[in-house]
Amino acid sequence: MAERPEVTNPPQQRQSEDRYDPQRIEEKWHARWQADPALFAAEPHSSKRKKYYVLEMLPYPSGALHMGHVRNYAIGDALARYMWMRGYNVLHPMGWDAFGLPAENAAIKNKVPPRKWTLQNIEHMKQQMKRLGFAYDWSREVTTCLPEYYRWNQWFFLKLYEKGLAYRKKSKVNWCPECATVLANEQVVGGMCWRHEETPVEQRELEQWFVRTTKYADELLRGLDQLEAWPEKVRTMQRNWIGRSEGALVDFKVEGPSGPAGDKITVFTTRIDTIYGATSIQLAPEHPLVADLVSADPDLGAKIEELAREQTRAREQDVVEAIEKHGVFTGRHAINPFNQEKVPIWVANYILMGYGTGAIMSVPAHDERDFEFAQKYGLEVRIVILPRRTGEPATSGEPESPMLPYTAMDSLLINSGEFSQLSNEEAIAKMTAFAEQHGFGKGTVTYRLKDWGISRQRYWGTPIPMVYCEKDGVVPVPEDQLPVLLPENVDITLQGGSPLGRVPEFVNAKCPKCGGPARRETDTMDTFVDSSWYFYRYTNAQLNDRPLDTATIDYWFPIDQYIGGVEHAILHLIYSRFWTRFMRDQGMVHNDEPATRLFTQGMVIKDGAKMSKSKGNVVSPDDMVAQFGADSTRMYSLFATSPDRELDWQEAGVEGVHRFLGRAYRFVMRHASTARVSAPRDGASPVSPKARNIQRKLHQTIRRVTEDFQGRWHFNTSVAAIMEFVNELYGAEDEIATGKFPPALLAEVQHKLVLLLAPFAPYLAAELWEAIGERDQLLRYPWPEYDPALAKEEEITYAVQINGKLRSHVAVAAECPEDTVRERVLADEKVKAAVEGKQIVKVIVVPGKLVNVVVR
RNA sequence: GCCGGGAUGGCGGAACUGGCAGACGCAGCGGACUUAAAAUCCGCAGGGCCGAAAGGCCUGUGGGGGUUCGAGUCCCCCUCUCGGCACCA
Repeated sequence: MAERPEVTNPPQQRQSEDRYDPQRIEEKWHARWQADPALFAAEPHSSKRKKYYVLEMLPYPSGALHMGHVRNYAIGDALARYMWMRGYNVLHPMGWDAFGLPAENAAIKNKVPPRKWTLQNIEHMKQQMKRLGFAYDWSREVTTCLPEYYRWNQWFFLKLYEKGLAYRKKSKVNWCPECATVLANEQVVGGMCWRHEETPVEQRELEQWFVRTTKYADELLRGLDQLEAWPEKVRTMQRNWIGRSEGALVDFKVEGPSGPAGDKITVFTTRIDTIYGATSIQLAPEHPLVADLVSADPDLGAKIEELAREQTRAREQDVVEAIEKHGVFTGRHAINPFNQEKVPIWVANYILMGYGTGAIMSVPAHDERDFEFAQKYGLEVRIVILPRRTGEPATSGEPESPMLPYTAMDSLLINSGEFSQLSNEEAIAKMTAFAEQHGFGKGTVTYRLKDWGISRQRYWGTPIPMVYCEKDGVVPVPEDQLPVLLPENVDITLQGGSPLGRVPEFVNAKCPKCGGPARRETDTMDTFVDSSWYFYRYTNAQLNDRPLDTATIDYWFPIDQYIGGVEHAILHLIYSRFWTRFMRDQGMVHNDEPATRLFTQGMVIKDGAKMSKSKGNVVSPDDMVAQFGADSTRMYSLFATSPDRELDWQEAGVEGVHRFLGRAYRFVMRHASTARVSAPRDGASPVSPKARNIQRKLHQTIRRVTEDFQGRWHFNTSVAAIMEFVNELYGAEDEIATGKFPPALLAEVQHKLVLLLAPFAPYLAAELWEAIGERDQLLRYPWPEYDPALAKEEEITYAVQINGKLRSHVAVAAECPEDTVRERVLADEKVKAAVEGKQIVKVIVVPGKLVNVVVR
């Protein structure tokens, strides 16, 4: 660094140096940063630098940022700035998840078109983000409600359709009467709508578009094992959601006359080894065979309808507890193919049509639910497995009567024909093979994960690019006719049916095949489609002939660090992982997963409750910025606790950070002229013990902050470390004032302090950087290195314990060998007094820390 | 019920692989500066007991046991709390 001529401050500026005035500083730099959009822009993918892609989940433009956003972005921004200073080519983009129902609700309430409402909100929130000083590359901004973006949703949809991964199906779907639209399974929470916690979801039969997420079920599951840098919690949640279970399908022949639904019942079981204990078949009330079986008896039909209603009610209960089990005997029987035994066929309210085949074999002795049911209705309980006693030959020993139901897998089969005496694992394998050989069953894998229903009967979303022709049926809109534009000036109500259906100009279309009259699809896509691939678009947001460029993506992907709320652990993150795999199989990308590292930050709460308008405990970021400045607001959100934990917002805490930034500001400003004239020399030899302390503390602080970035991300301790350092600097003011303190060291301290502050308090750092005479871009300036030798203590104070109780302290030179430490400790007056007349059993020396003298 | 977090001063939280519990900040108390206040700067501070003080002793990380020279940290049992899942055969 070259020496710089001293610049004398004009008097009016001098006055402002005493007081830390965030408004003045932040407005000044805000204006400068706005004038230079290239400042936070990523270099093109031809860059020779190593890339780093840090991404925060894009917000829904609801109107204004809340503290949860601020926290999320403060974490990402600190990381982005740190990585810039580490020399990486950083991609740090931002965008808007701009389609969705709130815009329609606002339209109804305030008579503002959704588009206008959304774009206004975006404008406002973007200004908030800029005012908070987040360093985004706005040239890559993505807004999902604009045709430039959503046309590619349509394009992807056509590709999915082409590959058979998008299909249309009439099915029972989740319907929220409040939203007046269909919901995906992932959007139903405990039987309630995810947006209306009070509103039970109804089941409706509708023609819907589905995306075949189940095609990748197994890969999505296995992929989780590789995602070691994802929170275990998220991985577990996804595993449970995908819900893979291995088992077998077994056909039971129905005795007597058969109807249109066939003459057999296929059950799914994970415990084929217990099939000799099956004493009934249980069907879901909605099972297709039920109608056939009970057609003769209207009484039965009514009872079964009641069972179906009980299931629906159970789903609607908000205290989610299993309902009481009920069932009805159909009067019919089926044949167990293993032992040719006749078993009664029942219909029960605890059997779900949506899982497996909607039919089970009931084995009361070895299944909790079947046991409970059998007890109630007096069905036979037959034991076919027994606990295997350790060390005992499999064949001997009298059968110990197990506690029923006995479900463990550590047992042996009995009463199971040729399979008796096998272990569970062996039996499952052999019996599955047996069923396959004889053509009445096979091994199979079942998932809880269902295909993704993406049709929404709403206006404000991506139109599904399909038309229905009387002659040609379902016809996709050709690629070159995209986008299918979302019409404006649409009458939006929440009274049933897609609003687009009421726009004749939209609905009436020409069939792309025959040119004849056709009707357009009037449903729109679930907005989770938009967010399933937006992060790819950032790499090349301006492309207008393709959704993305593979070579660019190869450079930037996978995302190095993705940061967002845990509430997206299932929906968004499973869909994104699915989408990535689809794209990979089309050769569009070469990565399997979208993001290598995921971080889920904790919620922001206030007074022990989640911030919400209804509770009236919302703290507005704007108010905080106006009172304390953006730097203090951001830094507090990092300082209050570690980023993964819940954050209890305390305004006094923001004030405390504000005070600290003032201290840092005043220290640097007070000695800015020294920094400007003295070339800082790294590792300049200090002349006083105090100066040496400062130097050591400087290097220790750099180490602590750097390690927090590299490791645990406990930025609360990083900030604490910088605070300690500044406190230490105030302790050296006397020497600085008297000129005892080496100016070169002071200059070094000031430079590095500013660099350490840069990721957390970017405005203040920029101001101070300029004040100490630097003109280089702070963000491109290398992050300070620490010197372990300079960070090292010369003298160590050992804690001395007698029998584990702290009794004294003994200071020795750091290099002091263990034996000498021991001698010095035993020579200590307090130690001598404490061991007086006792026998020293042993002396434990923990190098650098503590000595424990054990006496008797 | 199952899975996963968490419980540390008046408050938010530190203590990373077992090694001085309470870093840092807030609130509090005392002092300096000031005509005064604010701001700022300096200092004290887990609780209890003894002492004029220096200091000393006891006690303390949700509860109960254990391992260890030594436990907030490891093991067993329990309580409370926050999330997620929940008749998935």
